[in-house]
Amino acid sequence: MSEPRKLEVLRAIVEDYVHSREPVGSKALVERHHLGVSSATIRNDMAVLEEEGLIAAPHTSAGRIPTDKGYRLFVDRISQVKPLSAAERRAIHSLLEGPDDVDDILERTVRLLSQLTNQVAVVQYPHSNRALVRHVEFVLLAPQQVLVVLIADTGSVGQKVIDAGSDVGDDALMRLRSRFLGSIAGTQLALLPQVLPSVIALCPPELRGLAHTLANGLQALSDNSREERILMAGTANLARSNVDFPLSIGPVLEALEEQVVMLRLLSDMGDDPRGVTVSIGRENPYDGLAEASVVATGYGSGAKVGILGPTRMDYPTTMAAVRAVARYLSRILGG
Amino acid sequence: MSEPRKLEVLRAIVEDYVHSREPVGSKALVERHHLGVSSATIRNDMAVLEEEGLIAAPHTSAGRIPTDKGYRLFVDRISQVKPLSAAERRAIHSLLEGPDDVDDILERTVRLLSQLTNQVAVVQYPHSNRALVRHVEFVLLAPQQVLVVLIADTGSVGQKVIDAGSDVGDDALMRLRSRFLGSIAGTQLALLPQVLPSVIALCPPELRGLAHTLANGLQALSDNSREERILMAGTANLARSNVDFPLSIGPVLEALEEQVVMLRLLSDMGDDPRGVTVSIGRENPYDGLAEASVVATGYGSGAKVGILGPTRMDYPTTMAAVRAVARYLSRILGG
DNA sequence: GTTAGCACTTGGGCATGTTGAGTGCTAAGT
DNA sequence: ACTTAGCACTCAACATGCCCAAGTGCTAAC
Repeated sequence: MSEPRKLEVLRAIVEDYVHSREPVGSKALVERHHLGVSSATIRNDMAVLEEEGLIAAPHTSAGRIPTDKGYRLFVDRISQVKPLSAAERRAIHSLLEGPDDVDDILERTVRLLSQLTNQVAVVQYPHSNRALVRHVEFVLLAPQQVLVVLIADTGSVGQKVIDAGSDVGDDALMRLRSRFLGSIAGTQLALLPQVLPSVIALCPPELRGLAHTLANGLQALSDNSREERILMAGTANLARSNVDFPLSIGPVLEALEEQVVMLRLLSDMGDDPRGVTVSIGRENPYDGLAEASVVATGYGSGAKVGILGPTRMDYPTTMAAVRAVARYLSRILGG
Repeated sequence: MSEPRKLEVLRAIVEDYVHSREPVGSKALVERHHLGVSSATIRNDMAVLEEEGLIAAPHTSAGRIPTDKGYRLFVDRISQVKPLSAAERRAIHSLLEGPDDVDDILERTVRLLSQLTNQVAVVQYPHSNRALVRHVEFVLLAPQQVLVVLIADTGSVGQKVIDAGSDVGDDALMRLRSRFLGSIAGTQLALLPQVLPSVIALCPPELRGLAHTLANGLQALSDNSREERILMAGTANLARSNVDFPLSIGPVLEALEEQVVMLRLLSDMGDDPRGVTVSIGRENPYDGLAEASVVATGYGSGAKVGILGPTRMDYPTTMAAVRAVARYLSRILGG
């Protein structure tokens, strides 16, 4: 039995199964794909593939379906990226239009990606390490509560309420505000940890406690506020793609609601925008996603975009869409 | 046949059906509830109820289930609010702790409500009409793009990117910023439409165009940015509560994703925090929610909280939870 | 107005039979 | 050493028929 044909058979099985959602048998295979051999030969090949754990039969006398391992081999070695259709290219292009908000762009992106792939799309807020501090604002909400706002020149705004521990004077806050502003305006967000201590040190002793608290807030904002958030769209696709198919969507919805889970999932994946990363079925660290796959990649400076869907998905097309969208995102938001 | 007993029968049917998820028959009814009559009498009553369209039989020889109209009568006239359990009270109370962000509070609220009711919880961002302008910031992102930030003393931060139409100078922006800040700091957000024009009028002619654009942005932020957003949690409950039950969750997920739909839905409902409003099945204006009910009420100054679930839900308990949560929200965020 | 009794309806469960897709194996062909 | 035709075998899915339990509506008596 020839190695290339074996792979060809696996490919055919994956493609047919993805398309029909039904176990695929030897006879149907030879009919739909013109491999130059008979069904009996295919059966032999299939037996080997099954032995290697690449495909499995739901019951004795049914066709085969790919295993996680089978899909893995498929995406790693067999599949080749399908080019996007003209309409799809156009849809992505229109993202470029309208010089809007980061939020706006991300929202439209995630929506588009979910429509393109018919899956649940997820996007992480972009890392803005290179962003510069544009403005800092402290707002007294209650005697012991301060709202800290950090505005970057990229247009991202972070906010956080801080508990000061003791009563705060409005004038003290004003003074600290101009001090902080004077020292860190124009600084890279990423450099805040190095700069902030010296700002505190320069404060008059009676303000130092408060300054410290505020600085902590700013720092938390700088590395925290945004890139720890995700946006998603297309959860309804879960229900649609699994009509008459028992991927229990409950656990998946749970996972999607847990931002922490999704963030870990995404950050565990590669971020090379040229090649997308795929995590298949039980490869996922989260149990609820045992029957789901994640296709994701990085954009900009390391944040992730991707989709989540059933393991039985059209990987080539999906990967192409994710990659294309990531590229455009990188371009719009500037690497 | 006595009117009170008829209602009693309807109540029993609703309660049993909600509990068992199965059509309930006359015999089971007399056993579980000690109505002092025989099953035959109940049958007669049921026939009348069916004639009135309050209950229906899925097929000839099955028990009855409540219709939308039946549920309606139930919530309007029969049901009495169940008190919350001690544990539930405690859970809600703990919301009071931690003097946190509005975002934080809402997020925790919606999560809590979804756990309390085992449904999808939805909360609208609070109306902040009484809030005062605390700070205004204009940030130049690109030659023609300005980020407008509006900070209220309540801790809410609004932001929006504006297309200026022509190149904007950094210094012009600075001058406008202090002008705006000087004129509207401390003003109620709700009064901005009246105040802003005079600010523009006072600007030097060469800045008036830009000032106008910026004012538009501010105004959009003031009535737009927040209260048009909703937060939700517990979508996974949809899947759980409908295991072995055919409420097609696809359309429901779609509705939930369309913020516009949800906002209309919520704003169509009453906002008296003392009594919650219920919209049952086909009463909902959106087709996808024909098998769903919404239980909601207002909090604070008119924003809504509520839940969405299958028409077959435990209305008394759910209504109690929604009402309690709304009250606490009102208290925390201040009328 | 209530109730017992009864004939009637009907979905669900179960046992049984049938079908067809699909397999694995063997033996023959290249 | 592969490939292939042929064949016996397996098994889910479907169909059929049967019975049962739950439930109804009606009638006649209380």
